[in-house]
Order: sequence, then structure tokens, then C-alpha cells
Amino acid sequence: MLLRKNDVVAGALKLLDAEGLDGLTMRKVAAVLGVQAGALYRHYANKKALLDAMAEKVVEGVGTPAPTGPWDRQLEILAGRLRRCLLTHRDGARVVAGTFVAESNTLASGKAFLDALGSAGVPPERAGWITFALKYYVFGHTIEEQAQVELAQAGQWPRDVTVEAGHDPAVVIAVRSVAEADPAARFAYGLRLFLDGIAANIPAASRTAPASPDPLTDAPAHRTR
Amino acid sequence: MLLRKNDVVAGALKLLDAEGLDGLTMRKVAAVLGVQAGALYRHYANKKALLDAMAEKVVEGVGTPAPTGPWDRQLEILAGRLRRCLLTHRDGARVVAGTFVAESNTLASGKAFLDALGSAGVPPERAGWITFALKYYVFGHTIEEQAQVELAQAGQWPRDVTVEAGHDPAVVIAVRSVAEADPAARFAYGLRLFLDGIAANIPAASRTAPASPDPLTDAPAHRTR
DNA sequence: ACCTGAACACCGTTCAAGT
DNA sequence: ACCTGAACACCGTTCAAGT
Repeated sequence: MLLRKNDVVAGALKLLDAEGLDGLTMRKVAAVLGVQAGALYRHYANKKALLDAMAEKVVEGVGTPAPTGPWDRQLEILAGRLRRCLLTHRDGARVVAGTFVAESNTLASGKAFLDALGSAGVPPERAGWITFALKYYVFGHTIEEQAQVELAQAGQWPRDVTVEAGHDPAVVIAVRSVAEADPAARFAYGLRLFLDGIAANIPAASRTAPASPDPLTDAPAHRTR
Repeated sequence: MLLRKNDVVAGALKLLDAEGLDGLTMRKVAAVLGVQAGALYRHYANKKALLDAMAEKVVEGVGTPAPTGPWDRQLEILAGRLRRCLLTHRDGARVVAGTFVAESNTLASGKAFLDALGSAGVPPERAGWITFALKYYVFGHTIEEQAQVELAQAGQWPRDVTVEAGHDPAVVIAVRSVAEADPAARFAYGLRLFLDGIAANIPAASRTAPASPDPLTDAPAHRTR
């Protein structure tokens, strides 16, 4: 039976869930598909291209349907969707973070973030910066969230931070607060800080009334709430 | 001449600068040191342990000397130092982000972030969350900053986003604004958003007067300086 | 104690040859 | 057009044997 690109990506994601990113080899992907390793190169030029296709598949559904509500609520929804999509597959965050795809799902996701910021009155140049900054946070958080799962499965988590931290109380408490927290709550908390920071740099007018000079471009920032 | 651990790390970092993380192999590290690959395992149990030691070396000097000034200025200094250290070696950000070290330089860096937040009245549990969130941003930004350098050297940057973005104007402008910006300015901008978000959740009192109820926790805030 | 030399069990990728 | 079978040039890691 002939292989299609979709079959290859599906088989690769199945293997990813079973063995993790470090166990994802072209030979094993081929084995999952009942084929020799060389055959994969008829469909993807190399492993990197296959990983790009996997990443594009993983972020399906981040950008659509378009979120509604206030701009910050929209960003919460989008960031939350991105995290959930990354969590759907083992090492999903590492897979997507390691690629720079410009395919439809990835672009739709990016556009949704930009639109939300646009609705807040942020000009496209600054919206680009902010969108990337937001994604750094989402990826960083989710990569670490999944790393803890991997370490826990290997019996290496939680680590004895009390000893490792050199008995410095503040460091011990801080590391423990991260290790023991509900990941969703911690994710929401950090995201909220970021959104508050954006809000502090948006003229209040942009949410309720016509525009005023915009601190995001030139002038000094002023608090809006 | 006998090898010491420091020699191995120094040779590995030299090779990292020459070939990048993907070209960093135990065999090549050994070659740099004029030794056979197996000899390295007398000093580090495996490649991961060597990478941990490299990461620990890279972040030397982030936490010390202790930064001074207002809490947010301290965090700017620390985040800036971390970025500069990561930029010192090719793929430095990827190397450090891929490790979870609990050695002295790494701990000192973490403690400096926690102290800065503590001086703003943030309790250690929340300071831990915030410190991790800040580091996600710094690593995400710097990994991408270095990725652009790598792509540029390979002649694959800047990519033709105009075509790739499917001609959506907002996406094109946003991606271009990121690609063409001064990385240091973009870094400072996103960091400032984050710091403003923290400030928005700290009682104003914590910076000028005695405590008032603290939205960061259930309990009242405590001034620490 | 530290290193060599050689091996083991893998990788990603290529490519003539088959169907 | 798609796949096999075999090869090439590598990996990380181990370990008896040397010094």
C-alpha cells in the first residue's frame, strides 16, 4: 500500500508518543509504517523536514476558531490552546519549538495572536515583538512541564533540591514551589503577568475610545489601570 | 599530559564555538584535546554530564556581583547578564536551556533573581514562579537570536516571509519587524513588558511605604527592605 | 589513575536495482 | 512512482589491555 505524506506524519507522531523525541529515528518511523528507512526520503527530504511537518500538524487548531472577547482574554485563549496542543503529544513543545515553519496552521496561529493585539490598538510591528515574546513564554513553560513528566517517568523527579540548592532556604522554597505547583495554574499566572505588562503599555483609549499618542511606538509608557 | 575536568569543558566550549551544538560530538571533543574518545568517560559519565558542566561554566558571572538599584533594575541587569553570557558561545542558549543543573553558578544566578524579587516584597513561592517565567523569556529570545545567526551563516536568512506568510500583510509586517529589529532592543522591550506586569501586581506600598494587602498571595505583603 | 584500540549497537542519508 | 537492500560515514558508549 502506497504511503502518503499524511501517513508518514501520523506514524511519526505515534512513534513520538511511544518513545519521545530522543527515540524518534527515521528507521523506527519506517518500521512503524512497515517500510524501509530509505523509503521515507521519497516523501520528506530529510528528518528536519519531517519534524517541520509534525510541528505544523501539532499546532492545528490553535488559531481557529478565532477567539472572542477582550484582547487579553483572546490572548489567554490562544496561549492556552497552544499549550494544550503541545501537551497532546509527548515532547510536543520541544518538537514545535525546534522548528521554524511557515505553513498554514502555524501562520493561522500567529495571525490570531496578531489580530488580538491589533484589536487592542497595538501596531503590527510591536504586535510581532509581543507575539514572539508570548510564544517564548508558552514554549519555555511547556517544555519544562513536559521535561518534568519525562524525569518523573525515569524516577529522577522530584530531585532533592534541598541538598542540591546548597541549603539556601529561598532557593529551596522557590524550586519546590515550581516543582509542586499545578502546571496549569503556574502557566496562567505567568501569562497574566505578561498580559498585565502589555496592558500597562496600551493607552486606555484603545479599549474604550479613539486613539491617543501611543507609548508602544515612541513616547514613554504610562499606566492605564 | 593528564586531563582535568576543566580542560575537557574548555575543549568542548572551544569546539562548540567552532562547530555549533550539532557538531559537538564526544569524538571531536576528544580530538581537540588530543585524546581518544573513550578517555573522556574517565572525566564525565556521559555526554549529558559534559553538557551540564558546559552550561554551568557558561552562566558563570550571571549572579555575581549582586546587582544594585530598584528591584526591576536589578532584574534588567540579571536578565541582561544572562543573555550576554549565553551569547558568548555559539548555541550557548540551547546548551544551557537543555540542562537542569544545580551547581554553584546556576544556583547563584537563581538566587540573585529571587533576591531581587524578594526586595520588591514578592514572597519566595511566587518569586520562584516569576523567576522561571523570566528565564523562559530570556532563553526563548536568545535561542532564536542565535538561530538567526546560524541561518544567516547558512544563507537561509532572512527568509522570504512575504511569500511564506501567504501575503497576509499583518503577518508579513510582524515577522519582518522581528527579523529586522536590533535584538538587544527587542529583548529589552519584551523584558520591560514582563517587569511592568510584575509591578502591576506588587502593592505600590512595597516600594515606598509599609505593607498593604498583597494580590500576589492570600496573605499581607511584607516589606523586606 | 588515565588512556588506547577496538568493538558494539546504533544513527541519517544515498542510490542502484527492482516492481 | 515508490520501495528494497545494501552501503557510507558517522554516532555514544564500553572495556580489556597497556602505561
